Amino acid sequence: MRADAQRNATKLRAAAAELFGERGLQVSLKEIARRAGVSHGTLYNLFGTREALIDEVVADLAAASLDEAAQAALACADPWEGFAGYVYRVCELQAVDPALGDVLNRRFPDASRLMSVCDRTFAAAAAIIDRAQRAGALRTDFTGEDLVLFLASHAPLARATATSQAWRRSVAFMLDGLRATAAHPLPAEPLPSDHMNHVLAGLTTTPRVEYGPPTNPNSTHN
Amino acid sequence: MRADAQRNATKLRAAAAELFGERGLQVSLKEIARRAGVSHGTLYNLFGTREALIDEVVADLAAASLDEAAQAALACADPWEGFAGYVYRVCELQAVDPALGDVLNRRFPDASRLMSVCDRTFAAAAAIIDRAQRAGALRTDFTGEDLVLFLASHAPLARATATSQAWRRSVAFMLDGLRATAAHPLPAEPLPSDHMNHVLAGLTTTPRVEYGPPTNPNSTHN
DNA sequence: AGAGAAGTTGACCGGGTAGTCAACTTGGCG
DNA sequence: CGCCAAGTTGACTACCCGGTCAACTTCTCT
Repeated sequence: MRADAQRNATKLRAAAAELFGERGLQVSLKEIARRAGVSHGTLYNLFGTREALIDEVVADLAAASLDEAAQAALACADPWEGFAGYVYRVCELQAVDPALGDVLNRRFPDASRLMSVCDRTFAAAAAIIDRAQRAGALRTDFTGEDLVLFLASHAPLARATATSQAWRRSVAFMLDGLRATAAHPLPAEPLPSDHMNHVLAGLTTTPRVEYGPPTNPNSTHN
Repeated sequence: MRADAQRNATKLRAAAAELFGERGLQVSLKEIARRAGVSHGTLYNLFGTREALIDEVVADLAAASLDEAAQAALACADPWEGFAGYVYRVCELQAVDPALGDVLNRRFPDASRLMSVCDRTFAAAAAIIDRAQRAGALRTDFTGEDLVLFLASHAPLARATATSQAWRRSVAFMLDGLRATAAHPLPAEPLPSDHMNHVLAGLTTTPRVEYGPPTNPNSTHN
């Protein structure tokens, strides 16, 4: 890669990081190019697709935040405090950084590094849940899928109430309902994990006729 | 109004009701006109703005559903069951009818009848909450604003999991946390009610630079 | 320095949205 | 039955979006 291309890629990554952090992962690619001060053609030339750009820009940051949160949760002496703190921490990340909110809400199947971050996070969450359940603190009918759905549906609220922190109340209510001592029988089965992707996709996008990419016949990329 | 105009208005109302119910209140006006089999110019001529159309088409239906739910809640002998049933019922309405979900999420300040439905619903919810709190069943630190935020942020989940009804679990967890017996101290103050509109606006729309209508210099309407 | 490869650019395509308005059609009254 | 106001139409403006590519510039190697 030529030196000027390298420079442009850096500028684009920086602009993307800024805009993703300000407005989420759905910002227009042309706007990213505009902010970076290069033509949008260059963006397409260097990254090919939005997902490739997201993967390069967001994956590491997301991994760092989420892994650290999981780490802290498991390191916590009290399994319930670990679990509760984890939920608060993740919601806080979503409130502060729209990009991170989108990582857990939207699906980016072609962003392989990001997807592995998601998988790792899901596994960590399962471990945190399991630990709290074994300690008898967390109700045993709560599943990892329930947590993912809660976090995903809660992200927009966290973002919208970031300054007032009103989202903390909502999390607190939910957590009070998740203690083993508060448990009452549940009215429905957990979401089958193979439905998760479909549901998450439907959470953020308004489904048109079915669900498919908007009209992307072929791409040169790279 | 001439007979043919009357007929077209009826067709447009019907088409709007269909599409609002299928895909929510943000469907393109041209698409509504297309389904009604008239030119979009006619839609603008007869209704002027999207909000006017929404107000005519959705207000009554929303009022009927929401009032009936509130009615049933207050008629319930057990105040807690009334409250819990109300939450389930409203979420069910949101799951089944995207238009109704949008009524509680989005803001339509120019749809006066709809706004009055919202006001009435909020008042009814406050009464339902109050009754359950006086009975000692619902925790006293739960406010009407908390309920509105919960319902608003929960609507997309309800819609996305309408078939599996997985949203019922999420509601159940929350309700278990709302019982007076489950209450633990809250980590944040309730959202000031004058912030509600701003927060609700931010919940569904991705804020650009500030918050304002997208570029609507002037309109002839009616 | 020169030439060829690598990279950049912005006009352009096809699609979408909201909204306007001159030219046309039609309902319905006298 | 004829006329005219009322109503309808679709081309038009002005914006977005993602994506492509021929023509141009610039880097870098010999």
